Amino acid sequence: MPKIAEILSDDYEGKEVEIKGWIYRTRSSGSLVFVVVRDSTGVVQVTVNKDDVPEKDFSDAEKALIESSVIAKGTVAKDERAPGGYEIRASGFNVVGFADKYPITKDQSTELLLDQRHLWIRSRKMTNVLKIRSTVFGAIHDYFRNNGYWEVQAPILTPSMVEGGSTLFKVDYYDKEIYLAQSWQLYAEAMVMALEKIYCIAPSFRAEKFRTTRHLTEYWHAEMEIAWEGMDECIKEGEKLISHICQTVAERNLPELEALKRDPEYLKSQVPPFPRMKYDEAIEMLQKKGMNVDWGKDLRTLEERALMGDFNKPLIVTHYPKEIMAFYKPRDPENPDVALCFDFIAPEIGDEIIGGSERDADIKEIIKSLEREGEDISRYDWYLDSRRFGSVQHSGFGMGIERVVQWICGLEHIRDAIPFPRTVARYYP
RNA sequence: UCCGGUGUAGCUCAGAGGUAGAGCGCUUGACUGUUAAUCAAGAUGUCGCUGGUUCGAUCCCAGCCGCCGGAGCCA
Repeated sequence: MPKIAEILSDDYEGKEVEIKGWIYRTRSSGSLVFVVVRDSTGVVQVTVNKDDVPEKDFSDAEKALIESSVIAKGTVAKDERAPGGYEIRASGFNVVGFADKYPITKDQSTELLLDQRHLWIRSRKMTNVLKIRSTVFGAIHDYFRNNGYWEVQAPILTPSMVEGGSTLFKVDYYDKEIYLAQSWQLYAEAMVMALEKIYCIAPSFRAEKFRTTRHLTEYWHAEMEIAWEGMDECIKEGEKLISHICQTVAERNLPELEALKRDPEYLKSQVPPFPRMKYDEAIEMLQKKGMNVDWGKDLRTLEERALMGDFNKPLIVTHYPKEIMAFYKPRDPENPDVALCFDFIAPEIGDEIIGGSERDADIKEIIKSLEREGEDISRYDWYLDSRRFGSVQHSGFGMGIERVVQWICGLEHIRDAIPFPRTVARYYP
């Protein structure tokens, strides 16, 4: 049996069809009931005429509220009065499951939609986004698998940190305190010595207390690590990955992009090289714009957005000050004040979608940095072995998948890029 | 954590020191072309919580809590 999207064409005009779906809108007008039915592909109007269906079918059609599940049989007719231009004139209308009064109505608040998230994911907006999200995940796998990477997983329950202790979720592990992973990176640095080119898609957890339109406490992280390569090669991989994702979505999600009012040409234009600047240049540029920024501090959201200016591709900022960077980012041999690291800042949302670096090969530097951050070195001993047993140059990056989906879909808030968002204030449903 | 806003019917909101309102939704009825229709009738409340002022507080005051937006941090 055809899905609803297929029915909306001349091919089916005059044909008998059966559709399965859920009531999207319903109106009754005497002995005629108009039921708009949705399935995962679209919506179509079904007209139920009292004279054309069994009596029970008609009274059920009159009674059934929004989101009742139904199976309708009938003939497809072209009719300008129907939304979408086609409708099904019912010969049978079977209500599979009567719905309670639907809590989501015309008047909606953000909070209501979040409380009713399990129902709101049925909405057109959410299903469009979720379809694009699915393409994005698939495109990430395609890219890495087609380019010689092995997919390999790291534990979620971990004894050590990557990005700082205050942002760790603590877990009671048989009366011992361990943490939810913030990144697979430390394990990746061990595994890359075995498999050389690796990647992973996994959830990462950050217990940051920040409420913004671009933070989740649980988000999906696509990470890669390559041996024998430095920062430049890593950046190129990031550009190619982003480009591949955009091309794939532009190819496969035209109806969804249209519904979200996103131009596929914009996605197609996302091809390497992306604009690049060093942190030094960024600071200079910001100062010229009259912003009060000093060398040595991380760029804030405000500044990242100011930098984006008129760029319509991600902006790559490199060589941030070493002092403010995580312990595994190495000093630039040509300028010891800065690290061999980079961020991709997305246009429009003006926010980091990729962060990466070369990894420090100097075990003494790593230990020094960890000590400065007040870490217990013994918890990192296994990690330091990657430097003790045949260390080689290696690099990697992490991409926040929801931020990419947010950018591609043009979403105001990152929480709509994931079906059940977890933020500081929300863990239900 | 800081700054700003907000909390009243199922939902979106208005309201005033004297025991509560609209629209939508829901129920009932009418309607054979509706477009989250229209018309008529009906049901629906811990006015966020605690305390204070007052003859009387949902309204004024204090504290607390929830939520929303922004900032810091980061992907």
